[in-house]
Order: sequence, then C-alpha cells, then structure tokens
Amino acid sequence: MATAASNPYGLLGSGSLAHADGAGMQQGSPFRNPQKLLQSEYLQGVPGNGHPLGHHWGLHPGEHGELGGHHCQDHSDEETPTSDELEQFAKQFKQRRIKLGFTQADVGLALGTLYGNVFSQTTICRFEALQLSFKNMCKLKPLLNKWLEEADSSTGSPTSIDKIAAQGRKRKKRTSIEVSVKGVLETHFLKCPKPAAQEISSLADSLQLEKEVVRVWFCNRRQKEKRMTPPGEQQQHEVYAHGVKTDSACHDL
DNA sequence: ATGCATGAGCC
DNA sequence: GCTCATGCATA
Repeated sequence: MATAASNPYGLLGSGSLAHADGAGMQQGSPFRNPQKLLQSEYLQGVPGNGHPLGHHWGLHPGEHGELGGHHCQDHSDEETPTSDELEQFAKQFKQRRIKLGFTQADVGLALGTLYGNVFSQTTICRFEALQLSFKNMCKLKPLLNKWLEEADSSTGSPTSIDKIAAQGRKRKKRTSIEVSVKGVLETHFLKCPKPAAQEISSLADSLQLEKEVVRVWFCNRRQKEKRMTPPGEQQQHEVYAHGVKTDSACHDL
C-alpha cells in the first residue's frame, strides 16, 4: 500500500540528526595516530581475564603482530584487522554511506533489521570516527561491511522495517558539569586516573557533586583515554618514558 | 558529535 | 567498584 518502504526512519526525527551525516565537518586531519600509551591497568596481573586490548593504536600499517601463533590466512574479513585497515574502512564506509544518502541512524536501524543487532546513531558515529576500542571496532566492522554491500547492491530491495520495543527506563537526567568543575576533575585525573572511593567522596564533596557523578566521570574519562583519535588530537610521544610499572600510587588526602 | 549514564560481566 | 559496550539526551 503505502510507499513507506523507502522511509525507514519514521519516528526518528532524522531532521535533527541529519546534520550528523550531511555536514561534512569531519576532522581535517584523519591521519593522526598519536595516542598516549598511558594505560597501565592491564599490567596488574590479570591472566586469562578479559583483556581485550592486546595492542594499542600506535601501530603503523604493516605492523600486525599475531598474538596466538596462528598464521594469517589472507582472509580480509576473518583475521583481526590492523588499526590502519580499520581506519581506512571507517573512512570508506562513511563516504559510501553519505553517497547513498543514509544517515548514521539509518545504518544503525538497518543493522538491526538485517542482522538482528540494532545500533544507535551514536555507535555508528563513533565507529566512523574511530572512537571505539579496537575490539569493538573489529566486532562492528563485519556488520557494517555487510550493510555496505547490501546498501549499494540493493536495487530497490524492500528493506523491512522493524520496530524495536522502546523501554520505559528511568534514566537520570544528564548532569551538566560546569567547565570550571571539569577543569578540576581533569587536574585530578592527571594526578590519579583511578582515585579510591574515599578520594572520590571528598572530591565530590569539594565540588558539590554526587559521588556517583564523580565516579562515573572518572570511568568515562578512562574509557576516553583508551580510544584512538582523542577529541583534542594531541601529538604526544614518549609519554611512558619512565616506567609504566604501577599506577595506583597516588594519595592525596 | 559528544557528555553523562546504564548495565553486564568480572573480581 | 572497575572495565567495556552502548545509547539517550544534549550542545
């Protein structure tokens, strides 16, 4: 009946999000691959426990070390891609997506309808911007790759639109932290990325924030550090010049 | 595009 | 409580 088949986003207000893809305001310098190797939490001694990031984003193309001992089978979509491959794919993906006239949100929904995994605009955006962990990028790449193939080869294929049940979750209102307060938090983060509960408490008290807010802030901050292409592309080298041995050793009370 | 938040899995 | 994947809400 209705020709709504070509309108996958009915309740998504794509108009509000449209600028996310329509605008070509992407980072001017895509080939920044700095990343500070500040992480030290992995070295605490966690054998066999999930520790995903075996290597970081400081890799160069061609430097693909095998971890297990198995050899590469020339399968471009089975073996772990290099960070460079992911970079290129992400860029390619974005270009094609835009060319085909799809928004990030569209892709997220399409993945759900096609493969059963729904993703939000946020996730697609982060994928394109390489703001996910290596492992996460590797996981999403095949899905997005398939979508790409589908999208451009589908000569009018009726993309089934599914509805995902919305959950009435009582999400807390996003706390807006003042810039000045953020500055304080950042300073503390530099001193101690992983403050103890008590430190968080006193810090929260000083800043007049909920302890939970402060705790979450630190969690998110740490996550951000683990991504490639940090928000404020910085060229840092030799950050770990003197010892990445231990981390938690800051007491400031 | 990004900040704060939730939740699952792990210690 | 932390990490990690993920997203609502917002700038």
